[in-house]
Amino acid sequence: MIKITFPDGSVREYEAGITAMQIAENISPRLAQEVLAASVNGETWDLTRPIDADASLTLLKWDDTEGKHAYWHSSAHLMAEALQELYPGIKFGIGPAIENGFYYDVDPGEGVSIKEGDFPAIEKKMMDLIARKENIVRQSISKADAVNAFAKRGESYKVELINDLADGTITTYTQGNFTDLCRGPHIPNTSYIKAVKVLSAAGAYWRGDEKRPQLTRLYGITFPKKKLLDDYLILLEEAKKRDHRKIGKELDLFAFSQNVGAGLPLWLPKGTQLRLRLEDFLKKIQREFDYEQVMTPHIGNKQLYLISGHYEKYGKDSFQPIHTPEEGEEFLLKPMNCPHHCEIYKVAPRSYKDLPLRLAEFGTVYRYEQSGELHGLTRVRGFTQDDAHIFCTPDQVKNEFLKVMDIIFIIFKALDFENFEAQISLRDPDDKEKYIGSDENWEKAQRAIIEACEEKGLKASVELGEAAFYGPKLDFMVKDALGRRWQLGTIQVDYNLPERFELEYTGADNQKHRPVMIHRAPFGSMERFVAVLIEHTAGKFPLWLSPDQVAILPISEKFNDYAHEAAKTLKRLGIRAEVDDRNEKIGRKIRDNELKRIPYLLIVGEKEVENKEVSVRKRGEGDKGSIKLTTFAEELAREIDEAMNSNHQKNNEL
RNA sequence: GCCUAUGUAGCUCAGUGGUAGAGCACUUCCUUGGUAAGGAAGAGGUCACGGGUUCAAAUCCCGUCAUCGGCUCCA
Repeated sequence: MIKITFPDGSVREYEAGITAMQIAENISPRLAQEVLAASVNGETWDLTRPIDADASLTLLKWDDTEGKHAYWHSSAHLMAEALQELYPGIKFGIGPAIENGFYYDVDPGEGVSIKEGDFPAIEKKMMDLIARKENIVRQSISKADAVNAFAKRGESYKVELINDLADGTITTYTQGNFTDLCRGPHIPNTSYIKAVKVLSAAGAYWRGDEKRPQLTRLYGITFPKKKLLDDYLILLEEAKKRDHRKIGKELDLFAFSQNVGAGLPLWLPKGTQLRLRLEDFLKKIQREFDYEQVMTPHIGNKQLYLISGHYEKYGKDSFQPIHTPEEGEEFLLKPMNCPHHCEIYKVAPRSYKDLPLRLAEFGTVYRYEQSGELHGLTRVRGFTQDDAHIFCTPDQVKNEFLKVMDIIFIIFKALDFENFEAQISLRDPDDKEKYIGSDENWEKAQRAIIEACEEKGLKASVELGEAAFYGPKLDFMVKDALGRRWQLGTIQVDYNLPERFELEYTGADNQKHRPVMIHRAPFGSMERFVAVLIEHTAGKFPLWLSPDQVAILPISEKFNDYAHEAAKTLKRLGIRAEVDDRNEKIGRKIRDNELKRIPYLLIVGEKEVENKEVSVRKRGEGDKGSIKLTTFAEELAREIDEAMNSNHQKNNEL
C-alpha cells in the first residue's frame, strides 16, 4: 500500500501501482471525467502512469494551466497525426503547447506547402481521428532504438533531438499509427478533444536559427466543448477591434506613408496631443525626481559611435552614414542617445558631490529594423525614447534603481496599467568573459537590482545570461490585445560606456573614479507605449485627445457598461448625460456590421459648453449637441496627480 | 532578411480575361417626431508600382514596394 497526500492535506491509502485516473474514479465519476493530468510530487504526469510509492497528488483539470497544457500538447500530436495522413513523407520538428493552444513545426517536403486554404481539411481529419477514440500510450525507449526508429522513418529532425538527449530518459507517445518522441505528459485518449481549430501557418527556423532550414509552423487550438472554441474565436475578434493600428486610424492618431518610409510614423494632431500629454506627465515627475532635461542633435559624427562601440553593433545593418561635402566626413543618425549624454557629462570636470547626475531627453533614435519586423507603432524605425542617463557612484546604484522603479510604478498606476511582468536579466555565471566590468561591480549591481525588487515587493523573473554585455537590467513587459509581449520600461546598469568615454569624477579621496551609468526609459518608447496604452485602455478608460476632446474607445459587448460609466463620470462633473436606450436592444451580441458603425462612444467638441448638456452619441462629429469637456480632461489630470501623490507618500513611509 | 497571405473610392469590402462596383462616410436638395431615419441627385479610383503574356489585364506571369500573421532580432 502507498500513501497519497491530496492538496487539502488529507491522506488516503491505495495499492502500489495505482494510476491517478483510478484514484479520480475512486473519488467520483464526475471528477474522473474532468481530470486531464496529474501533478505527482510536483511533476506533471499522465493519468495512466502507475504510481509506485508514497506521493502528493493534485488532479489537474481544464482550469489548471498544467492540465490545459497536457490537453493542448496531446492536441499537437493529434494535428501531427492528421498531417501524417494528409501529407505522406512529412517530417516533424517540435510541437509544444503554448499559452493559448499549441503549434507543430513541420517540413512537408520539397515543393509542398501547407496553406490557410488547407486548414479545413486538416481540421476535418483531426475530427475523424478523434472519432476513433485512440488511447495515447507512453513508452520508454533506449536511445539506440529511438534513433533507429525515427531514422527509419526519415525523421531527421527528431533524430537530431534524440541525439541531444541522455539515454534512459527517452519516451515516446503513440496514438493509432502515430508515434512521437515526447516527454509528455498527455491526456489518456484523443476523444477528450471536442473542438479543433487550425489558426495560422508561419515559417519558423529549425531550432530558432536563421541559418537552418525553415519549417512550417502550424498554430492551432482545441477545447473540450464547442462553445469554448466559439467563445475563444469571439474573444480574438474582440481583441482585434482593440488593435492600436485600427484605432489609430479610426481616431486619426497616427499614420504611415510609403513616401516617408516604412516604420516611420507620422503623428497626427490628435495623436500628438495624446503623446505630448504623456511627455508632460513624465517631465513633471522627472522634475520632482531631480532630473535635468537636455537636448541633443539627431545625428552625431561617426567618431562618436566608434568610441561608443555602437558603430560596430549597428553600423552596417542600420541606416548608412550621411556624407558631407567634406571628404571623409561622416555622420550617423543616432541609434541611441547615450553617447551624446556621455559627451554632456564630459563638458565639465565632475566631483562626487555632483552625483548622481540625471540627464533626461525625449530623444528620437533611428534603427533600420528588418523589414519583416515592422509592426504598427510597436516596432518602428524611428522612435522617441523617454530616455535618461543617471551617472552615479557604484554605491548609489541601488538607491537610484529604487527611484527609477518609483517613477515606473507611478506611471503604470496613473494609467491604470497593472498587468505588467518584470524580468531581471543577469550575466551568465559560467561565462563571465562575455561581460565587461569588474566582478565586484557586477555582483554589487546584480545584488542591487534583486534587492531593489524585493524592497518594492516586485515579483520579477530572473533570467541568467540575458544581461547586456555592459550590465544587468530590469525590464517591464506588457501584453497587447492579442497577448503578444512587448518590452516597455527598462532600467539598465552600464559599466561599458563610462569606460569607453573615460568618464571620471573626483572622489572624497581626491582620486579619480569611474562613475556607473544607468540607462532608463519608463515608457520604453513613446511609440510602443502609446500603442500598448491604446490597446489596454480601449473601451474602458477615457483617452484624452486634447483639452477639449475626449473619446471613449471602441466598444465591445460591454458597450452598455461603458456607456453608463461614461454617463456617470459626466454626471459627476455636473453634466447631464444620457445613455441611448436602444443600446439595450442591441444587447450583448452586437453584430459586426453594427460595430463598424459604432467606432466609438462619444466625442465631444467645443460648442454648447454653456448648457452643459450632452447626449452620449454612438458616433458623430460633435458639431451639434456636443459639449466642451475641459473639466473632464482636468479631472483626468487631477486623477493622475493624486495617483502620483499617494505613491509618493507611500515611498516616504519606506 | 526568411516563410505564408494581402494590396480595388475616405472606411469596410465584392468583382477569375471583355464598359470599374456596393454599403457606410462626403456634397446639394427634399421628406420626417417611427431618428444609429427615408428619398433624389452628385462628387470621388493610373484597381500599390514597374515590366511581360494577350485582340483585350483589377483579373494570368515576373519583379519591386507596402501591409497582415509568424521566425530571427529588438524600445
